Formats: sequence, C-alpha cells, structure tokens
Amino acid sequence: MSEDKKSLNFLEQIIENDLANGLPKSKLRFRFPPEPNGYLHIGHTKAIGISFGLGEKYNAPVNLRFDDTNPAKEEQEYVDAIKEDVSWLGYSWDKELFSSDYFQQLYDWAVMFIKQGKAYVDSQSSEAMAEQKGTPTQPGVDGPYRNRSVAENLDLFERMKKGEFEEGAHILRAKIDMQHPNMLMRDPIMYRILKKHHHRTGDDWCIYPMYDWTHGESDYIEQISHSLCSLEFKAHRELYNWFLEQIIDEKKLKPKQREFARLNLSYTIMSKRKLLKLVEDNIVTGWDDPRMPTISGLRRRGYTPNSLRKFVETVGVAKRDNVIEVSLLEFCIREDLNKTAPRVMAVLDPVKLIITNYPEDKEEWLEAENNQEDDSAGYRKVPFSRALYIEKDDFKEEAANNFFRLKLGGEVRLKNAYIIKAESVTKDAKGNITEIHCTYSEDTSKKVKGTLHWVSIKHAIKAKVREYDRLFMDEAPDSHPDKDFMEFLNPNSLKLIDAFVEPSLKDARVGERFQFQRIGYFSVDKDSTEEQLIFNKTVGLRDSWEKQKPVEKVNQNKPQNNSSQSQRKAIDVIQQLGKKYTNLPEEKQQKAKADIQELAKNISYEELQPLFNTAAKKVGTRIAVTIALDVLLKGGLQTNSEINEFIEKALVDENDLLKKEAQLV
RNA sequence: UGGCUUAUGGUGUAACUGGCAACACGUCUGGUUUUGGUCCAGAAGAGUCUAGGUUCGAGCCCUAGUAAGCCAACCA
Repeated sequence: MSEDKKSLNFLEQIIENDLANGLPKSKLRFRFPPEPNGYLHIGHTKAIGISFGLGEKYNAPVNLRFDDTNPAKEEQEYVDAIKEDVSWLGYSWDKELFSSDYFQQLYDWAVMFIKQGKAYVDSQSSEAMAEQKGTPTQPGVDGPYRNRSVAENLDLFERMKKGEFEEGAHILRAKIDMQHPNMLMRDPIMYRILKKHHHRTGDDWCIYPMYDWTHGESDYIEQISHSLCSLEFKAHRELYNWFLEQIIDEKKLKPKQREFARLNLSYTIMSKRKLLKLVEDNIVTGWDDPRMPTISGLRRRGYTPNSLRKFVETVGVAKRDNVIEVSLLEFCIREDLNKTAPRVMAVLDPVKLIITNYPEDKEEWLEAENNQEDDSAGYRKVPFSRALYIEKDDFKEEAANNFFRLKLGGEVRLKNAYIIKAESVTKDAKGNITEIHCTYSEDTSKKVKGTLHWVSIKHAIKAKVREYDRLFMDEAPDSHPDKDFMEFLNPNSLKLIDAFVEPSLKDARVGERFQFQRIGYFSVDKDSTEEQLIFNKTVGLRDSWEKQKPVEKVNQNKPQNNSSQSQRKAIDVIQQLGKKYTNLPEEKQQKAKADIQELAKNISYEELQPLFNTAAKKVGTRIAVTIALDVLLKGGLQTNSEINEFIEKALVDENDLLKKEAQLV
C-alpha cells in the first residue's frame, strides 16, 4: 500500500523548490541537446535518463535539440543514429529541433548587441587573443580592437556574414570583462567565420555561433525551464546567465542551468573523440561494435532498453565524480534477461559423448521448459540420441568431490533428459580425450549433484559465437597523464567460437536473445545469414564455481582484494574493536576487552602512541588504547609524560567506561 | 599564484533538512533447485577527509586545513 517514498535527487529538489515558489507545473520543460558529431554512449544514457526521466515524472515535454553549430564535425548520419538510440531507449521527445533553426534570430540579437556596445569584432590572430586572455591565475588585458566604433563593428560583422573575409580573419566577441576571474567571461567569442557546408542550412551561412552564445538562447527560445548538463559546464553558467540577461523579456521564463556529475564506467572510455579513434583505427568494427560503450554497441551486444534505464536509475544523480563498476551494469542486464530470455542448450567447446546402451538409430524428442522464471513461456522439444556433445570443462577423468560435473564412475543429469554414468574414455595419440563413453538410466528421479547441458550431434546446428572481453585492461584507461589510452587495449577482447546449438534455434532472428543454459546470455547478431547463425555473448551467468577454482590467472581482473583479516596488524584490529566498543552489549564488551588485551601483547609502544591523539569524541578508540596501554605498562613499559597526559584526560572524561578503564591503569 | 565544485563501507547513492548512518551492486556463509543460474535466509564491511568549535545532541551548522575534479579550443 504505502509506496516507500524515494528520496529526491538534488535536481528533483531544485524543481520541487521552484514549484513550491510559484513556478506553474505547466511551465516545466526539459531538453536533451546532443551534438551530432558521434554516436551516443552509455554516459549519454544518464543524461537522457535524467531529462527524459524528469519529463516522465512531471508529465512535462522534453525537446530533442541537436546542437549543430559546428559544420566541420557534424553529419546527418549522427542525427539519424541519435534519434534511433533515444527512441530505442523508449523515450519520445516533444519536438525535434536544431540549434541551426535559430541562426537568424541569433544573428539579429548579435546585431543588437553590437548596437548596444555589448559586442565587437576582433581581428587579431587566435594566438594574440589567447595571450591577452591571461590564464586561470592571471587576469587578461584588453585587446586593440575592443573599442571599435559601433558603425565599424556593424560593417565588419555584416561583411563577415556575406563571406567577404577568410576563416580566421575576424570574430565577433561579447564585450564583458577581460579581468574577470572566470575566464569564460573574458570577452567570449560569439561568432567565427567558417566557410563550410552545414548539414541543414547548406551554404547559407559563412559565420556560425559558438556554443555559449547558442545554448542558453536556444533554451530561452524553447522556454526550457531546467537546462541540465554535466559538471564541466558549471563555469559556463555565469556566461549562460549573462547572455540571457541581455535579451530576456521579463514576461518570459528564464531557463535555469544546473549541472550533475557525468557517468564514468570502469575499464572503459567515454570520450567521443577517443571512441571515434577506435572506429577510425579499426580497433573495432564500427560505432556499434558490441565492445563499444555506445548505445548502439550495447544494443548489438544484446542489452535491453530496460536494463539500461534501470542501470541509470540505480546509479543515481549527484555532483561528485564517480566511477561505476561494470558489475552493476552486468547485474542490470542479467536481472532483466533472467526474466525474459528463453533458455536453450548450446555447446561452445565440445567433446563427444557416446551413450553405449542407447540404440544406434534411436532418437527421441524430449520436452524442455523454455523459461522457469516465466510460466507463459511454454515448452519446446529437443532431440536426444546416442551421440552428444557436452562441454570439455564438464568432464574430468578424476576430480575432487566439489566437482559436481561428470567424472569416470560418476553420475550426472543431462538437462531435460536422462541420468548418465561415465564408464570410460578414448584418447588420441597425444592423450587428448576424443570420446567419453557412458551408460544411461531412464530413471530420472534419482538425486545427482550435477546437471549438464548438451546437444545431439546429429541434430545440432553449427553457429558462430562471438565472445567479448573488456576492451581495456586498465580500470581507467584515459586517466593516466603519461600514457595513451591505446596502450591499455586488450588484445583478446574478441574470441571467435564455433559452437553447436540445439535445432530449435534454426529460425532465430536478428536481435533475439537467449540464455544458453549454464553459460550466459546471447543475442543473434545482424551479420547472421540463412546459412550461418552468429551469436554475440551479452554477458555470462554469475559463476560461483569459477570463483572457487584455484586459478592462476587471478589478479588480472580484480583491481585488488582487501587483505584478509587474519593478516591485519594487531594495532589495527585493536583500533577497530575500539570503534565498536561503546555500542556493544556488556558481555560482548568483556570479550572485546579480552581480545584487546590479548592483541596488546603483540604491539609496541611506538604503534600505540599515535593513537593518543585520537579525537576526544572517539571514546571507543580511547578506551581500547587505554586497555592496551595497561597491558604494555604491566609488561614493563616505563611511564612518561605522553602517557600521563593521555590518562589524565581519560580520568576526567565524562564517559564512565573510559574513566573506569583509566582508573585501572 | 586566482575562481568554482566535491569529499559517507571496495563501488554508487541515501539519511524526512540537527536525533540510533540506510539501500543497491560486489564479497562471504547457509538453504532450495533438472542451470555451480534464479530464488530464500544471514554475515562481514563506514564513527561520514583532518583538526577545532556551536549544541542536550553534528554526516548535516561554523572556522581553519587537506585531497580530488573543472576553468587558458575560432569544440560542444
């Protein structure tokens, strides 16, 4: 009944506040403003989830606005891809808009700025202007063209527009303050000359507005109430507001820019420029390569819109830099697919298994449940025969008891079929197992520890499987100032596998997702043909067996594990026991005390002494130190002024426990 | 020799605006199971960056530090 009330993130709080202060709910409007210069990635999914999510929450419209002010980098291909990705995620925008729609209005405003003495044409080299601009720690100085007459500015700007000048000859700058502590306020550029073809306005314009000049005014034109972007635009807010204040009509709404921390994923990169490099260098096969963190890549990999939305929701919204562990993404997709993906059997690394007491020419079509998590999923038939494939890993001639799979003399269940017992193996000249010989029993009620998946050799379909590993071997590949992110590329990020799958998969269609039982989730790749099925591995099943195995490859994946408790130094354990001390019930306190006394035998005064400075309020730690100190003193330690001072303080503390321990010393 | 922002378990986010630090992932136990999956039950792990202060009471307020990020594209 009672919905557990989710706490609001800081953006929602801002909106609630505005609403409480009189902003009508009907005025709420958001926007997602991608630049069409690349494909959207998982980081954008967060931005999309925030603005479109707010739109859904408040039933407010959300515009999709392409920020296309730089004809040098932007293309129609990207516009189309972005639209596809946003709709695939399940969001629908109110209006599809382009910043270029506002070029004329922006130009008119710029002319107004010039007339009001708020903008001027600068004609220096970019180097000269950069020098005058100063640095973050040093103020800038005015340039020589800063005080051109209005008439001259108007004339030059007009001629810039007409295309009379070459690129770089002139620019239009806002006239604000060259000494401003915020560098963005030091006469920012509003227009530059760019004689490039624009994907929408063609050759109409020779001058193009800059981001800062365009963005806020576009928000204003569209009457966006909350313009949400990532943290690196924080400093731009001041300029955003300045530009708005010059043109605002008091009767209209003034958009509010607020900034959130962008999403970072461990073991990957999120920069469009760097992703583009992977594409251009053919490290990957394209923007939608399943190893890419792009939305299209994840889609091709088999991720669902649901899982991505859940992921973004789980990650939350705040203002501090963050790195999300990939395991959370994997959790989200497994959670979704577990409920929805039909189960099938596929063998990726086959070894032949012969059931010697099963007739040579017999075959049976056995019933198999499609998805035990979904009652409506129904059943299908799988063919069984004398000769099967099972996974090589599922058989060992000899193995310990915790190996639940097949071993000589041992029994396992074949999923959806019978119980078999391994009798013998045949090997090739090199000693590799070529065949496993088993006998089967039709009594399937018997309890056995292991269940294996399998395919009937005669009926199996050959399929290609692409198994992916992370693209980078470093946790944060582009965070090393001295190293290029390309150095961390994982040479084995793609593994091609020839697999055998059950015949029901014959008609599987591109994009369909399955669970290959006991292995993972797979989806049919678009490269598949009538003759050749190709599967992408989306993600493996959780595997608690893999973790138990005494593997040699260890550390290569895990950043580092916290060293086990047993290896911790005695002093650290004492400190930790102390932290909890005052919260413990009396008997446990006694035990903790005994533990501390025992541990104290193994510490030196030098280790204990720094803890004398423990803050007064951390009473527990001080108690533990007192107890330990007592042990040391009884062990022959000479008292000194530091010790006395510490005990003195304890004796007059208001905490009785501490006082009591101090009195014992 | 600047400005802005941030700081809570391994990770991410909370804490009803000053009242027993919670949730999720991950980790570890145990149970169920024709997937070593799922599911179920449980555990460990944080005195909230440091030092002071205000307060009956501080993760939250104040002061001073420390650390990290962002800001010097005719990119967005």
